[in-house]
Amino acid sequence: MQEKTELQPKKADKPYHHGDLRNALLTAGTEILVEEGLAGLDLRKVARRAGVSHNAPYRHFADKTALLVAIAHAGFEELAERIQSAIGNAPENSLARLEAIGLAYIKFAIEKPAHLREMFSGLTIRRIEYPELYAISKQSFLMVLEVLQNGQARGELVASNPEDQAVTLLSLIHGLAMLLIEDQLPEKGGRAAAEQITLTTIQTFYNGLARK
Amino acid sequence: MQEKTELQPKKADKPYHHGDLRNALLTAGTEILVEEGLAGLDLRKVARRAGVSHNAPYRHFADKTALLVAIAHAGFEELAERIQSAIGNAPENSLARLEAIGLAYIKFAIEKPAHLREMFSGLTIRRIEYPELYAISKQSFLMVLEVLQNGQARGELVASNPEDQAVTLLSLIHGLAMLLIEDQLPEKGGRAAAEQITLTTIQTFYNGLARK
DNA sequence: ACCTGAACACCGTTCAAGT
DNA sequence: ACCTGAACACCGTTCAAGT
Repeated sequence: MQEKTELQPKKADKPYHHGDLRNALLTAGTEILVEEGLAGLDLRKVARRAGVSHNAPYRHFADKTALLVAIAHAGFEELAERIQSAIGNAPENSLARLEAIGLAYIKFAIEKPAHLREMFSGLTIRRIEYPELYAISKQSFLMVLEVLQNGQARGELVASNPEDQAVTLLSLIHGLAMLLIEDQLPEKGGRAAAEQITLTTIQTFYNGLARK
Repeated sequence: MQEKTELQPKKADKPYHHGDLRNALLTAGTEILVEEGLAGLDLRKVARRAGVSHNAPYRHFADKTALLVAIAHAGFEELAERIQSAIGNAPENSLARLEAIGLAYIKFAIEKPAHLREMFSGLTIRRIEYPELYAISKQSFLMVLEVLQNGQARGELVASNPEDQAVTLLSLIHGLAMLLIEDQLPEKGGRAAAEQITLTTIQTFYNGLARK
């Protein structure tokens, strides 16, 4: 169908085969990652799912690592959006906002564990060699930092170095996410249990360990 | 040399070729992992380094995953020993012990990042399918838990669910270790900086976030 | 410009043999 | 029992072509 004969070299019209092969490869790769995990993600399979020869991806990605970087980048974007949205929808107090960040992070981890692992897997990607990826991967930290700075300014949080607090909180959330998806915590049960332990964990940090 | 003709079917004597091929493979595999990372660890290379044909490993490991499991197991053993030793050498108070645990964990991470990643990589190992690996991987949690229970009993720590505290602290330490080896934190500098941020992070948790 | 088939070097795994 | 060489199906990557 669609027998238009316009001159639109932009998109659609199927210029050759695909028109937007790069995006098709990205989508196919992400699907395979989510469905089968990183071990099942090979370039030839991605090409097959996108309906092109095993060699076509090299027109859009220098090598397999470049595709993995693009997939990781999209993952960090989605994670950042989720966190931003969670902060926006949370009540106007620091604990509620930090809890919202934690829940958003853990939900992403549970829904797409293979994607989260891939995003952080130095196994296959040297983040430092990909400046854009490096930059976007820092977004979570910056958003946590801002919430903490606001909380201190409003007098809700103890006044100490907010960067140290942000490192602590992000380590906490990221570590919890990784341990959960690796079945490394005593907690059983699915999403509800994971969300409960997330809230408990953040509150435990909030209250501290030292006896009052 | 060594022209003994004793009857010692135990070890040495070089029964066929190696005598202790399983251990030789484990050592070779761990070396490659530490030197080249998980991506560079293939079975044929392990066999080559151990001086046997590419097929010999299958006498001792069912498949590549079985070798990875054995390497991960040894890693968890070493980590548990380091933590146990750190606790034993620390002063008799809770904060000092928790700091010692954190430092031991982060030192392991920095010295052998590829090994730590491999130990926790659900990428290649389904921990639940290997009960012994699953059991040893929980050691860190149990040691943290014990320190916290003792701390509460001595009245040094706030009395709340020690399991929740242990989950929080282990998430914190593990997350910090992972973020550090993935160059995901603002901190630059090597080991000294990493140790400093570890202490700061644990103290930040110890003190809590809530304004007193 | 974008895509293809053939080819190369490699890997995990299996199998029929050798001692 | 323990080890080997040959073989199979696969992968990442490259290259000479095709439109």
